[in-house]
Amino acid sequence: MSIEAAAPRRTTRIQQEKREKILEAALEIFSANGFRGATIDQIAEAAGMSKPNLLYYFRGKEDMHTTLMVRLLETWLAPLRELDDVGDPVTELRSYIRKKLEMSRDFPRESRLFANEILQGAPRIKELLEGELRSLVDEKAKIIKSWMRAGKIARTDPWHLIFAIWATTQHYADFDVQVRSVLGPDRGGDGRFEDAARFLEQLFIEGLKPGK
Amino acid sequence: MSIEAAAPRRTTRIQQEKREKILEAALEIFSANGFRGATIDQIAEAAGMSKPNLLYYFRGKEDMHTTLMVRLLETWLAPLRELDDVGDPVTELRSYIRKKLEMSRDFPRESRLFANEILQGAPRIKELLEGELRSLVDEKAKIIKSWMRAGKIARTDPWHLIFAIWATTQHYADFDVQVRSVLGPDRGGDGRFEDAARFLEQLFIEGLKPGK
DNA sequence: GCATTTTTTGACCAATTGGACAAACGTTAG
DNA sequence: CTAACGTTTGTCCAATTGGTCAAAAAATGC
Repeated sequence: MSIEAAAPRRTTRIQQEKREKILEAALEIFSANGFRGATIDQIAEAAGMSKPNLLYYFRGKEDMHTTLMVRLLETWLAPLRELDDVGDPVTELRSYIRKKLEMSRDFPRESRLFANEILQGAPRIKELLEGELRSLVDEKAKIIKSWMRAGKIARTDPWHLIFAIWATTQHYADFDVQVRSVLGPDRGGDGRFEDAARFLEQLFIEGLKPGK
Repeated sequence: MSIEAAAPRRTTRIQQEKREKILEAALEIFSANGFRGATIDQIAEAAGMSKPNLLYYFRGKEDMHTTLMVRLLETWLAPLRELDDVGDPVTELRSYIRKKLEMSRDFPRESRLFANEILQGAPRIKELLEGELRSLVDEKAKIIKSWMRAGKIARTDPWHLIFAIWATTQHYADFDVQVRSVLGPDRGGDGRFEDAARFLEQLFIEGLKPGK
């Protein structure tokens, strides 16, 4: 018996693995049903364990969701962070659009989880949006503005440009059912992302060409 | 006692009014919380009546939601229906974009209700999407294609063009919290829709101009 | 004014669901 | 082997919630 206060040591082995497995299951269920629509039982079953067992690793539903949200936001904004003013502006933007579209294709669950949260008014991440996200976007808007001043791309509103890129790319994850319903079985297959990439490139780049 | 079977006659007076009031309340609650997140009690309170009373006018939660959904889809697609090939293509598209953006500004609840449904996989309106919506979009895509053939606008994918217009305009309703958080108190005020309109016009029109 | 029909509500119910708990089970260090 | 600690689960509980029902209250037709 030591005099030190009980230090909660992470058992890194099992604890880390189980937490990971739970988060994976939670992502699946939350993204498909929203926060209120998801039940702990569903998540526990998807993670292959009993509900009390799950609650041994996470304090509760909220805890899982928050953990997921915070982690997600980081990877979600990674492409924007990479937007750099070293390369050619048009190439940079094209690359950003492509990356975002690939994320919609490869991580649709993450996109939907995020969309769900925002739709409900972002009760759990409002501070993050007003703090971290806002300053990041401001920073990148500054870069984009410098490109405009240099005549590399057409003058327009950098913030709304970023919104437009977000909206058009995430649309293919968040509104996937609608996209596929409208395109039909033929055009709505795996090729839809390539079609989208081609279209978006044309839309943004042509629309951003400097001069007339 | 007549021989005729009981004919349910609509009391048009109260019944019509109450149903309308309930639907208005349901729109408010459903759009803010999603289907599963909304409770009948909440809706009843928002409609200023007791739960059993509400259930006197609607068979249940599902009933309200479906009624709302069907009615909404009609008004939601009205602008697209108006897309006509009589006027100037660029003017037509510009007008469509403007109208859609105005709907996001004036009817954000309707937009969010719709987004919520699609996000969850559109369990209640999938057939409508694959039927009515698809054929409407196909029809309009044909018009857009003819504009391209005539050299009036740049050649590109009409379906993805429509998606892009939907995505960018609805973004201002569905992701409103994020938009305002990022823009901040100054730029995120009422003026944001005018800024968005200016930006979107430039993005789409410049990008659609024929030739180089 | 009275009978009939429509509208409203308080009380109630069953199912779902987030979470608590203690007991059982497994693992590991000495 | 055994004590100590980490892990797992069956069982239980209280709150929420969709929906019912019979009876009261209001409106309506004559």
